Amino acid sequence: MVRSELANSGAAPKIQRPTTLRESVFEAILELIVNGSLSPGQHLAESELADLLGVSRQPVREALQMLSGEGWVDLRPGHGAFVHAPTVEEADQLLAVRALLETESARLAALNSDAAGVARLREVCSRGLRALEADDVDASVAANSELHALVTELSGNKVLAELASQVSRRVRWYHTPVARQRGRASWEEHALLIDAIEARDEARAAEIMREHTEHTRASYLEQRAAEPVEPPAPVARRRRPRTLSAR
Amino acid sequence: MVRSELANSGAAPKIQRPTTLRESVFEAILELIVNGSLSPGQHLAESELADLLGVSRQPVREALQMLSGEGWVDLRPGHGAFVHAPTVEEADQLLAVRALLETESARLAALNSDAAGVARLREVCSRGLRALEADDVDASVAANSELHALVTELSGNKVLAELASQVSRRVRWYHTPVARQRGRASWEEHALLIDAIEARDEARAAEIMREHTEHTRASYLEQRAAEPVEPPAPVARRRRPRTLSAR
DNA sequence: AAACTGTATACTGTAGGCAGTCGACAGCAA
DNA sequence: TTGCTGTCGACTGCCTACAGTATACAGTTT
Repeated sequence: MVRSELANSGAAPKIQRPTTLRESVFEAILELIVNGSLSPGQHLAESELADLLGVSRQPVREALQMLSGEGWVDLRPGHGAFVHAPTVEEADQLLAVRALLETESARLAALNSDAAGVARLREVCSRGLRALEADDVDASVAANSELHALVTELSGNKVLAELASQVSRRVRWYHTPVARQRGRASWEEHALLIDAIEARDEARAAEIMREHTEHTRASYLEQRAAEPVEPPAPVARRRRPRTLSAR
Repeated sequence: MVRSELANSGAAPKIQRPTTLRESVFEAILELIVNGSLSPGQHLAESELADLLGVSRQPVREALQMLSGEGWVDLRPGHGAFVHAPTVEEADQLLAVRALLETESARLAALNSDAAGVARLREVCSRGLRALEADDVDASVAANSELHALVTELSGNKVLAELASQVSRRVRWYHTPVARQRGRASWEEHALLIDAIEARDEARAAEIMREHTEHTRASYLEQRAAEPVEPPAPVARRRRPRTLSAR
């Protein structure tokens, strides 16, 4: 029974539904945080953000709570939101958790992935290598995230993938400012990882991923040791300046 | 330099700060979900909950968003909140993630814990056994959660502990309705685990915890297979009934 | 009779506003 | 001068209100 001709016209463009304001605000503030316009420890006044983004306080509040849920800002009741200031210890712990999640993802991916999945992995990998050779850091970093996300997806465990994705985003934020992308070595490890997944060698895939993420962790700690800045974060609610310094 | 005599009077009772309304509402709704007053798939109208709890819609909205962040409800933009209806597959994946997180926690706990930590573990363990022998299911379940939480805490990795705690809460919700507490065997495994932690045997601690959590997972799947209910959840926003049926 | 269209209704998303509370500064006392 | 206390300003938490939108039902057309 054909209810409607429209149903057959395939190609569902899924028109751009005007997403909720709180989500747009969420993205906007997140962008301000990761690109450094808002520095760690800084107090985020709802009304300032609302003015800045041209919306009312309500969507800003809701966005801030979403950000708090993912660990980007700290919400002190009665005091408002502060950009989360990660300690070295916390960053290290986060990197450890990431290593754990991604190692398991790699193991499961080796068990579950098929030829199509491996092909997608190879595609991203070669894209990353090209970006590396073109000295396109942004593209290289993006490909790196994409590859890791793909591995978690291929693990077949959606819960695991979701968790890993959240953790990775935070890791990226903590990590990028101090450590440059590790470059070629990193992509060679990726290639080995894909080989292991293709060969269905779960133990090897897990081992490679563990070493890979531990390398990243080590390089982070190294960078941190060399540059033990850790600015004490002049928190405190300032009074006078009314404008939100975009630095 | 003694600034104030008060500072020396020890014993800081930390008076009960009136927590924010959104947190109370969060707890209240969560309670309604876990105790089954709100069934999976059910639509949660903000105004109904607001009336029910005697607050305005604002704190309810914020609570619902917190719940969504932890996976308790699904938030469909423009449609409102629905109690999350876990599939068997998702529950299994969640149990797998829990096994992963707790295994690592046990390993780290074996590396890091001290005598005081082990003593606390033993205390909770004996409490659990007593509850078991007194047939006090609630107390036994509570002690079980407490023990696992303690292990994650002793791992020394706060990020890991936080994640594990979230995952555990959801597991408990999925799990309790179908599977009875595994009882004595479970507590014997706990005792072995504590021995391994005390002996600083990270490999053994990890292995015991893995088996322990996998047992739980297996018993879950067994129960599910025996009772493949999976109610199709008559979702849909109903119109007529104005009252929030407490089932 | 079946399908489409119009209308009513309830609910969400957003805005604006008010009261309570926290922090900072200035004035006062020791 | 040093420490305490009162006042002021700003911001958060919450409430109320309004506009937009999705759904169900009824009416209409073929």
